Amino acid sequence: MKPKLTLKKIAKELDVSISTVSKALRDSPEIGEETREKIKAFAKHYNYKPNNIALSLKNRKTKTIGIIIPEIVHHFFTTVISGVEKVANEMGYNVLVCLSDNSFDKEVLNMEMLANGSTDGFILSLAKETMQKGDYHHLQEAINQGMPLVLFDRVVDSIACDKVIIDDVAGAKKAVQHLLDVGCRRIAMISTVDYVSVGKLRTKGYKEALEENDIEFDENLILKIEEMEDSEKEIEEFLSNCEVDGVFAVNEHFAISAVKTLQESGKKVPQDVSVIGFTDGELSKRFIPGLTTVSQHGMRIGEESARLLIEKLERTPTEEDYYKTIIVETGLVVRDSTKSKK
Amino acid sequence: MKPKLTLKKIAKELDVSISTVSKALRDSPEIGEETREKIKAFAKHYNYKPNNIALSLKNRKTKTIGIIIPEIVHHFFTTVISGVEKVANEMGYNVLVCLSDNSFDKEVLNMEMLANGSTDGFILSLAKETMQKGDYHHLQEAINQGMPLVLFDRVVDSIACDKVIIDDVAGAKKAVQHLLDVGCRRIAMISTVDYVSVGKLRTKGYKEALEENDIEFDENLILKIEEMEDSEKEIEEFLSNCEVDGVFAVNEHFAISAVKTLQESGKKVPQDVSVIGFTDGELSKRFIPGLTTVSQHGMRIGEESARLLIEKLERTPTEEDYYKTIIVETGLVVRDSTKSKK
DNA sequence: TTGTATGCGTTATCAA
DNA sequence: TTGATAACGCATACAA
Repeated sequence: MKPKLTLKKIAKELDVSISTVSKALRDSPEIGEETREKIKAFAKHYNYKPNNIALSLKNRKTKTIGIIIPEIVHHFFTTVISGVEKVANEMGYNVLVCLSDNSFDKEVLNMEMLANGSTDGFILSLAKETMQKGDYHHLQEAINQGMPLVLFDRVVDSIACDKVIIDDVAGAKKAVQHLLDVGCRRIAMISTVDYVSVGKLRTKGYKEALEENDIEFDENLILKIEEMEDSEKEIEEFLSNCEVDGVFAVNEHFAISAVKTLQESGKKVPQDVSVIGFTDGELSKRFIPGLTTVSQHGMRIGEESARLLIEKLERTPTEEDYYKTIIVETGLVVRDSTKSKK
Repeated sequence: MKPKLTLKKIAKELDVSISTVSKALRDSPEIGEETREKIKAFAKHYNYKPNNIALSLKNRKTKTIGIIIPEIVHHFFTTVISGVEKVANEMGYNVLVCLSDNSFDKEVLNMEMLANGSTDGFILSLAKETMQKGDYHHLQEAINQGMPLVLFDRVVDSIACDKVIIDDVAGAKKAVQHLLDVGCRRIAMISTVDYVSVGKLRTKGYKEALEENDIEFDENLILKIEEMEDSEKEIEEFLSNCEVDGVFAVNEHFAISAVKTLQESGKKVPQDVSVIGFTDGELSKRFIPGLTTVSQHGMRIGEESARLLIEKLERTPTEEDYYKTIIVETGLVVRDSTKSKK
């Protein structure tokens, strides 16, 4: 086992000083042509690479960004990681991934862990529990310490920072409007609990769409699910107790459970009931019938988040501080789970 | 914005030396009760946390482990990340995630990036291109530099390091045996190209199962897919050109494409053709019909990998070097896509 | 009981 | 043109 080459070792080997080696490798004109070439040749031959940690300490920059996501079952979040990773790597950054498991404590712990020098900034989607508690001191603290923060998907208004979201209200409206367009009149919604920002917003969009089409809103047609775990059973119970011709679900898992339940109870999708989901993932794509969804472009969200964060990181500190909210367009991917009933 | 607290600042504030502060915070008996308490109280009040980077430089340990995976579309890999992350966090480690996108160059680049001090060791599943080229110098280099390496899933014999795999041959055999048990006689296999270790091994298992049941092996019943991209079309063409009553696919995507194609051509699954997949992910679980699969326990693979790596990292260097290969048991999850034809 | 000096690997400043 | 020195934040052997 040969330990890593350092400036010191090169210096010793070539019988020059450390600073000479450092300068030569950075092509400083201070160093004479001959010595410079000699040093560079040596370094190249033995494949010298500067130590990132030392650089981090010196520059007070780690060139890594931390991303904390609530859960990994949702394909959406993994595509966001993918987008972040892509942009980050292009810009010479590494990506530290942490999972909060939707737990407030784990989220705080993760942030503390990374805030002590491991990362230059954060990209984060809030844990369910955090939104429920409404306790965001850890976010504010990071910002106060000069660590930029980008929130995506599950964000909160009260924190001033960059944000990347989709227009959840408009997306939901689009979904419900589509159901109305294909002839649905009694449309159920399967949502998450209200304290999750996206759940609330999508519910708003649902209501607005109904309103605009002069359809009465019925509280009983909304199911709010707390835990992914029990979702299947809850959906089954819910749907067996209400007569509907359309279902709007806030994620693919719920949508698929809905289809399953409906089929098992003898209804046909889309002939009897149309079902639309949110977040266009593998599940929607591969499912039979192919699931009509509002596409959420996780990849793009990740890319935008990373760009935003890196921009802030590389900005000269004198520039004025202001925050952007980027809204990534949603699309409507029509597949086989919704169909005109005429 | 208040910059981070350092030992230096505390020392200055309390008018003691840096080392006194350092020792006091580490509960050294060298320091007098009174000063110690004073310093600790101060540190606690202002929430002092040592700088990870400085610690890394000092200890020549980063307490982070790097994981490089080939692609993130497969739910399997994300569950592995999840498992790694879990164990790592429990042991006080961070996780750096990189994607190789199945590209040899990106894999090498990622490793070089992380090897310069960013990580203490690697957990890695080989890129397709890497296996095709058979060029593993970057792995050997990392090992030579004293960075432990754990390979999982897509591994290679010629590199001496810890490995976490499943018994692919046995898993495949199990799958095919199940198809035989439910009465299938002409069983197609949808695999990956041979240079991907798991593709080769699972093909072996397929053959062995047939042999043991005195069924003739037919080369034409095997489809080898190179790119995920074109898989759907290839599978469609393949299945429309051969009459089978069972299909064994090496991942869920292929399995689902098979079901889709079969159904579109008027065949019923499982009544006419039984289909079994590999890797028990969301797709298999949620699909209709529920997909029978060989379960691969990505979470466990991740956990074992992390444990193995950390064990090596924390071992005293004098201990003898030896490598383990952990084989994680596969299971058979029977759902609705396979059914007895009696 | 406390403080000084040194080093981890770099780079930047300044002196030779 | 080159080299010595200090600094980034921390820990520790050793000196006071």
